[in-house]
Amino acid sequence: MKSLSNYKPKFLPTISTLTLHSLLHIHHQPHPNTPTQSNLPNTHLNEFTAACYNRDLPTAMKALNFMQKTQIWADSVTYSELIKCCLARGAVREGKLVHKHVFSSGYQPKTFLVNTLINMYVKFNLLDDAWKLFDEMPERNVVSWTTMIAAFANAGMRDEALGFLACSGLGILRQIHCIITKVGLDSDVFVRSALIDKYSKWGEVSNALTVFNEMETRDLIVWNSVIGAFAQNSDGDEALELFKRMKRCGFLADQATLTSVLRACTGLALLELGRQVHVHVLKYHRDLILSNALLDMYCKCGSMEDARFEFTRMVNKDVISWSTMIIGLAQNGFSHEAIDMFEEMTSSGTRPNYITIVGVLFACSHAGFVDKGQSYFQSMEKVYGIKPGREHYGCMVDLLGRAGKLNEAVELIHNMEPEPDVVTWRTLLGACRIHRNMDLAAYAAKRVLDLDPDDAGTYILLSNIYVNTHRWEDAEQVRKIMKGNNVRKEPGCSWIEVDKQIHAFVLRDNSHPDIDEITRRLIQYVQRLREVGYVPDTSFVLHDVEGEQMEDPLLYHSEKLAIVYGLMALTKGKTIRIRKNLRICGDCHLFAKLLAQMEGRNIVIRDPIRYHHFQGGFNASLLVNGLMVDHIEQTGVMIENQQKALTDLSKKVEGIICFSD
DNA sequence: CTAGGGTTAG
Repeated sequence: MKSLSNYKPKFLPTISTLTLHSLLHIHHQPHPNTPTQSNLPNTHLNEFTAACYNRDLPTAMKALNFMQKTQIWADSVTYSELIKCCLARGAVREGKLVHKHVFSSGYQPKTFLVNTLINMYVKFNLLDDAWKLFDEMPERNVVSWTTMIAAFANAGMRDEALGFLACSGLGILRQIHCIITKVGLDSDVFVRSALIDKYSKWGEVSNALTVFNEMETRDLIVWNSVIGAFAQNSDGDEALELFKRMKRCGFLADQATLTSVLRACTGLALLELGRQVHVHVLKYHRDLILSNALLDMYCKCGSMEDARFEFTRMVNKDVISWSTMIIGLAQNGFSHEAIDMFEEMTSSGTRPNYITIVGVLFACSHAGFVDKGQSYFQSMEKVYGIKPGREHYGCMVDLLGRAGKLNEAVELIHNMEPEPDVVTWRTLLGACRIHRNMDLAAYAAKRVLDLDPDDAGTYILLSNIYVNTHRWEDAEQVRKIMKGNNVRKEPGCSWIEVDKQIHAFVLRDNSHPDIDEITRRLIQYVQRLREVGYVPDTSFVLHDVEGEQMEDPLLYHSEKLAIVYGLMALTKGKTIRIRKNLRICGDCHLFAKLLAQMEGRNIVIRDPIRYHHFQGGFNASLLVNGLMVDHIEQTGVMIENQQKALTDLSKKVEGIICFSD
């Protein structure tokens, strides 16, 4: 038997090297020496039974000791109660004693009881023990299998940091799947939903869907598994599609369903749909996970008013509720409030975790709180016992970089304990662009491309930096390399929700039914803005390096089209909310800011990293020159995948969903 | 009455 709980990749057992033949056999012969349970009245047994059902662990263990000596056994259900009690208290030692007892003197516990023990070891993360029990049990049933599938598949996931492990973990899952089919357990709902869930945790959504589609009977949980699979793998469309199917089949959504539906809305920035789901969430208002998902939905849809309201209304808050708010505030540009929230959280006695600190540092980097950020960063390990990870370093690189302390940023990268990755170097590259540091930019870009040679954003960023510093030949060179490597840039795409429909706008795509009117108005708006001093920021013109030069490529950036469409189609006074697949460019940022003021409309644009709030009507005077340097963002950083943009596009005029249950 | 579903970052 190989070790699973201390496994190193090369020791990770594969099913075939283990006892494949024993797995394939389900034995049926009874155990030769199986004493029967005592029917005689016994004080210890009575005491034991009572203690188990009362969850009185010490008394139960004392009684168990006597039963052991007098060779008396209780019935399986009583033991399972005791094991539940051990699980709840994390009592590993006691659990092991129970295990020993039920196997002592040749007593052969029923399959039911062995399953309970296996599950106990799985939950204690003692996979060796779980595996040994499973391997040696004379008869396995569906429950034994379901338990082990979950155990194996989760085991491979514990060390995601080592990328190559991903293969072996997934490989094990595939082998288990194979064996399950051979043994004929694949018609079981439990086994299937475990498989679906495990495949989806490995990102193998299509396998999950296949397993699901092959099922003839489905219950609510298996629907939830598959909806959750897509929601968690950022395919909100498919999740909502499945949700509609589920409702057509007559199932009613429960907490888990709603959580996944909310997560789908979150991913797609569907605020209006999210609000409808909210109505159904009300009856589960005590459900913490669901409330957290609701909070996140409002944050990610850019409606901090709703998020704040829900947050103050929540009676129970955990680390995730607080972290969600901190990150939400930080991403939406409310950096001070995010930090206040963090202070409030710690003084209320909630311990921050890894992710909370990411949010705090993110807030600092956005607001330029260099000292504050550094002090949180330096104290996180001492005060909260959290070792800085890649994400924390990333925030610090951004913080120092934006503040112009590029050398310190580089030094930090060179000395950081986790290996810097693409994101780290790309962050540095972004900072180089802001401060026009050519040499460092070239260095950072090289590191990015070493790690990810297909990163179109980096080529574009690099060529833009060369253009900005008038190094035309170098810019040309980068374009050539990019072309040579056949790297294509993802087309910019923006989405806006109007009347429960999503409208998508893609650069150079004219398929929207109102595109002529939109373009006409866009030109008008640009004209009017120019009259009050708007000057398009041409440093972004060369983004579309491989296309033909249009007369004015900036004019047609997808978010501009979406904003204008929002002005046309949404009722006056309604906030225009847009989601983008790429980072917003400086020119569009300026355009949105000025237009929001001129038209007196609030505009919120969500890009893959941040949310940009533009207030309308506050300030009628336009401060064009000041704005040029304000908050310059860079397009071209590719976060979401290209396929998705195109799929979404094809669905742009399709109705979304109706709630009618 | 032992097994399967939902929340924060990247």
